[in-house]
Amino acid sequence: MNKTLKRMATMQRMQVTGLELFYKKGYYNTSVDDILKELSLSKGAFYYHFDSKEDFFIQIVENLLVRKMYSMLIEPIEGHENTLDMITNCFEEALETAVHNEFDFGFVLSNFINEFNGKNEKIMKHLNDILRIWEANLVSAIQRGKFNGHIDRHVDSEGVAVYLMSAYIGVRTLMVETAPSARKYRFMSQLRQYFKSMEPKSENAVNQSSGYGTYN
Amino acid sequence: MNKTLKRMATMQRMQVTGLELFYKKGYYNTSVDDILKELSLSKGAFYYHFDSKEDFFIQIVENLLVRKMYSMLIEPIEGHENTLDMITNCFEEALETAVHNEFDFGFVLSNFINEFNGKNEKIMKHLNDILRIWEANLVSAIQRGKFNGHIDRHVDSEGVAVYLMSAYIGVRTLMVETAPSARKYRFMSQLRQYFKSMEPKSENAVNQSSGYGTYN
DNA sequence: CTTTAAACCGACTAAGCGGTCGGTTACTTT
DNA sequence: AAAGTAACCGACCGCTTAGTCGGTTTAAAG
Repeated sequence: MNKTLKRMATMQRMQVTGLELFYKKGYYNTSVDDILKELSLSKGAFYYHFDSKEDFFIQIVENLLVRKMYSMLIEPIEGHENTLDMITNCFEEALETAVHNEFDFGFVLSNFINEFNGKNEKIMKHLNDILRIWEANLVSAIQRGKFNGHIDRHVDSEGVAVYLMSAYIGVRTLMVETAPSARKYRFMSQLRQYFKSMEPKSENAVNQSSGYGTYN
Repeated sequence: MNKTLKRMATMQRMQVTGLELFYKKGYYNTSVDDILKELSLSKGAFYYHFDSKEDFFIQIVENLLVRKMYSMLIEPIEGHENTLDMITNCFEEALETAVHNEFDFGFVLSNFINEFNGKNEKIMKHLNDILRIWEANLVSAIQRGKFNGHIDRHVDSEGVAVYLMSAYIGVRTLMVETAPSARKYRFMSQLRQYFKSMEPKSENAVNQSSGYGTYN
């Protein structure tokens, strides 16, 4: 086997198992040895491939988390049909995974954000980058919806994006432990209702002001 | 000074500082010594008053977290006026605190839920209890609103409660680090729009704010 | 087959952890 | 003043951690 291929394979194995354990037990609560035991590898192998535990985690974020985010929450809404429907289906599926996957303890990203916030600025930067990508993508999806007439022109794209992200992150936290399926169902029907209020109004409808000016 | 008073005072000091540090740095990432150093107290004092670190934390949850939850998210909406307005104001104020308090890293409860989930079932039970109290309180507030005519009768109280909790928990996570004030603002205007879609549809509806536009 | 370096091993270190315990201080009671 | 005890001290123990390093295996290259 090619040397560089072997290197890649080992690093990949370590990262996949690392993410799984960090996700399940938390970063600070997972030791390097825990990961190595799972893989029957040694400390030497680990520190041959990675500079430190922190460096290891950052590479996991860059290699695995970013891709996971894209495949679950970004690519599914990149089509050109009805944006709100696509977002609805995207959330529906992502939450369905959460219900059935016992390894799924809340939203990966928000878990880590909570864990590293105020503790590790360097890692936080990488995590916030992913959030910003998600946000930017939601915003442009909503603007696309406004452009092609599926969403009312007066809707505040940035506001909706923040609200959607909040709701999704929150329900993922709520779905751990207590009645995940019921909560998913309730969440989704409220989301649909929220989206309904964003459908285009009649031509001469008064601007219903997405908030500006009524603040406090 | 009375002995029992002194005991109470010391335990209180320990719990307040403990919560602050656990909140800021996480439970597993905060050592008992960290807390004691802050208070200039010794291991002996700690283990004289508490059985273990875990017992200590549970007492913090029961004594401090429950009260914090009540004073910030439950009592403010227990009045008998327009329920939606009360919830709006309650969230507004809770988020305003989050914006200005540098010690405020996300929603206390959701932080801890994320940290203990899958790791400490005993503590998780206590945390989930608080969530259930909050949920029950929101549900009855919404039902009250339906009863006194401020909320449409067809609204799903449980659904709205889950959605509100999700959104609040999520935005608190989002507000850490990146543009908390802007995100709070956007969140609140979307929340108002969401609430607007829940106002009574029938013609004998309660007056809904001033101005133009009586559609919807 | 020999050379060479990448890949991996695992004992070791220093630091930090939760928790223990015999001793000391400070206050109450008699 | 003496005795008793609640409150507190801090050295210590056993254990785990991230990270180091000299040595060994593996496999491609000459």
